[in-house]
Amino acid sequence: MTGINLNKILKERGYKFTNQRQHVFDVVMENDGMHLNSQEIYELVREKHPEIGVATVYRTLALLEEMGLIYGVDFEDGFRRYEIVKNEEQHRHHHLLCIECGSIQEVEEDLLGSIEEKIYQNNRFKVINHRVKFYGYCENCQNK
Amino acid sequence: MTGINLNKILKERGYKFTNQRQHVFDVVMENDGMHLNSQEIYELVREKHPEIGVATVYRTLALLEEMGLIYGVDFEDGFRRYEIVKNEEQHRHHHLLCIECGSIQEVEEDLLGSIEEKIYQNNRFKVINHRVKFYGYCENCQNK
DNA sequence: CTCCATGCAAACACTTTGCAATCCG
DNA sequence: CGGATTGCAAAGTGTTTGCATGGAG
Repeated sequence: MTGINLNKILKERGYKFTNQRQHVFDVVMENDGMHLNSQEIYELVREKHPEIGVATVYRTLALLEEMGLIYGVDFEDGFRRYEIVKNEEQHRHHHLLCIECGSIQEVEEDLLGSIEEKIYQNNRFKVINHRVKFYGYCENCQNK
Repeated sequence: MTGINLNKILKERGYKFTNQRQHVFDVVMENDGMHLNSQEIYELVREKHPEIGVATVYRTLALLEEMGLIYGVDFEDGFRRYEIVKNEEQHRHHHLLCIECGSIQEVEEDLLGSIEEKIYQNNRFKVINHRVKFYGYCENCQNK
């Protein structure tokens, strides 16, 4: 069910297919929902493919992001974290960050449609995408 | 109308008042809405007070943020940017970022109240604060 | 007079870049 | 084969830290 043919996608865009690119993509795919940062991705790729260099990982992540296969999120913790872009997603989904335990949940989006309309009316600003993070207490941490 | 007595606030929290801290705070105050990053703040302080060191500026910004007088926003451009916290604000306000010209507008908040309720019902997550960024085209850039 | 705060430079952490070697097509 | 891609190490970037000096209370 991985379904995504990276080879094909790369070729279509005029890029070459390499094993390194596949390895990086695999790690991000396999860790869906983990919000790995670049270093973590580098280390995971390295476990299986110790010859890969940091630079390649960074370059590949940038390439995959540019191609729209993954995207970077910034949780303001000093790391750039990456997620797979799901085909169904129009907009990006949102995140719930627990300020007690640091856990990150994802929450489906399309809650903001009416707000974007309001923004267009008030500010004449045409929203294309948004990034929303909610900070608070997850279920577990509320019961302490 | 600057009104804020930094000296008093620092003392209350057990910190010492210094001119450097005042200078840094002044620059952030005077450039309300500019979303200055730390480097820019450092340079602006330096114009009037060339003896100040980078470290002091960073330490002061962190201190001011911890005291709730300013807060940092991350526009994913690699810089931490700071804003004055207005007393009236419960939550932080939102930003509209133009992906064409890079302009940043602010938009008042309290649009998300109903969403936070929905999140509590769906995810049992108690939202305390949120950060919202809308990406799109500002009025000017739509007319091109 | 006692620490806290400062300035400086060195250290850091993450990321990017230059370049020769390598691999894809 | 020829140009894109890689790996390495060096260079960048923004930020933080260690430490002696200086200043607030």
